[in-house]
Amino acid sequence: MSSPRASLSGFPELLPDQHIVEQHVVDTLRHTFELHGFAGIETRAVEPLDQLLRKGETSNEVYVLRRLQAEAGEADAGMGLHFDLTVPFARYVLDNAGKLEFPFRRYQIQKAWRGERPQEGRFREFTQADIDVVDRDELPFHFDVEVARVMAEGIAALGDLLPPMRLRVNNRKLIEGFYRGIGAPDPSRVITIIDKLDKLPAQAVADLLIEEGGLTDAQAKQCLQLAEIEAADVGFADQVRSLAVTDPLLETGIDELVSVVEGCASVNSDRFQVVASLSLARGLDYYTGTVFEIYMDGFENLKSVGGGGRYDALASDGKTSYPGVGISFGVSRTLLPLIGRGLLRGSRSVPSAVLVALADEESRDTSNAVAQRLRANGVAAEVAAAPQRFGKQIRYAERRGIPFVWFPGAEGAADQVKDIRSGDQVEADPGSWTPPGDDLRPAVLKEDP
RNA sequence: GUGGGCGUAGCUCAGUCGGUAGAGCGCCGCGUUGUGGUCGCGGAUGUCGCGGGUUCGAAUCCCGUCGUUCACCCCA
Repeated sequence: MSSPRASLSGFPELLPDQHIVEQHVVDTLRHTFELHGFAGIETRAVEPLDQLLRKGETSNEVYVLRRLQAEAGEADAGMGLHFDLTVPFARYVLDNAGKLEFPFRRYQIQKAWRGERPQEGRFREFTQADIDVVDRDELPFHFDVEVARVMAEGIAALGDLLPPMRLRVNNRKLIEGFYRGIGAPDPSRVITIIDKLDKLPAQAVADLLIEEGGLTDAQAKQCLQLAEIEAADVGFADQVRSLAVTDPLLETGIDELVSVVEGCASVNSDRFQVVASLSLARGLDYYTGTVFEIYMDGFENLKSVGGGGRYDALASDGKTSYPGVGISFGVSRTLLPLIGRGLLRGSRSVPSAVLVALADEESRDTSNAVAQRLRANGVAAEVAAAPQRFGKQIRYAERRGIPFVWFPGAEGAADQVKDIRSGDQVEADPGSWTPPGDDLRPAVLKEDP
């Protein structure tokens, strides 16, 4: 099967047997989110530009809405397509604060748009799956653990369809407290510089820390030592403390990060691992505590395929603030590279499990009746388009991946159903026959690289 | 948004020095008209991404554009 196609750069479109993969993943995530009591919502595609651009989000390329019949020189509508689901959600919470029950747990699986240059795994239109919890005034910390666990379960529920994933976790309080503790003049500046560690060599980052971060050689070295710490268990805490920096915020951050790592311990497996990663910073400035990023083994070139964190001040009406914590999974970013490389595809291009053969046009009613009886039992069935030779009707099914062909019995003979993969053909009654469970619906097939 | 590579049949690709387009797979037909796949025989693959330019002549050279991909940037 071919790569995802796009007649417009960055706006991918899938073929039916590719779309099945995305549908399956979305359905699985939704099921897990709902098992955990998250309520589904959908927000409008459009937000006022001042909402989208606040918080210094100027770096995001926003698509702006404009009427086709606008007068020349007329200003745009002041609205743009949302570029993520977190900012619209914060707005939604403020708009509906009087009607929502807090803490409010929601999932949201929707398209988002960014006007950036496309690349593999990076699109102008893409689907994200977000879960967030918000509360009024205060949000208990255990929700930081919960959102990580729920997303981990959702991904784990996909079995081995996706490559192994790593959830890297850090804490803004920890690193800010550390930088403050060593006497850094501008801790937040240090965060943005440290964030470059994955593309610049350590020495270059150290130079930046000294030149732009205003640190001494010794301070820069301490920052790099902190950033090197990575552990799949709470052992990272001792490593941080061995650096002998003291600061109350640092201690809070260590405690919080320990809680997340401990709380997620039971979701660890060979396919999903939670790792404390002290170099993780994330570019967005609204995160105030826990920060997450999801990485997919073997696809490090994609950078993170998901991310999120705790934001204590994203939504506020002036009197009340609505702190939240959430995590987002990049459905398009993850799946389209896998689909495009042929690693994932649907087992068939149509939902039909059965093609009911058509002997001649006069017996179309008979074949239709068979299909209706199958459908009544939940078996997806279609009737052959034309009364071609049965060999061609079988081929019609084979092309689409339909596993069974049904032959209505002629002149009182019993009906027969043929498994076209094995060639086995047996008598069957359309009122009671069902295919093996695996064949009832299209499945997602995984091919090893 | 900046810079580089690539774009030929449904797919993977070849195409020499500029001389008017090929292979494999797949597809269609027939052998076999109510049972596909194997095999045999036959057939069609096409705006050489698109537009313009140079030339007697362009898939080939030049420019632009669109798509794609990589690196920046940024992030899902």
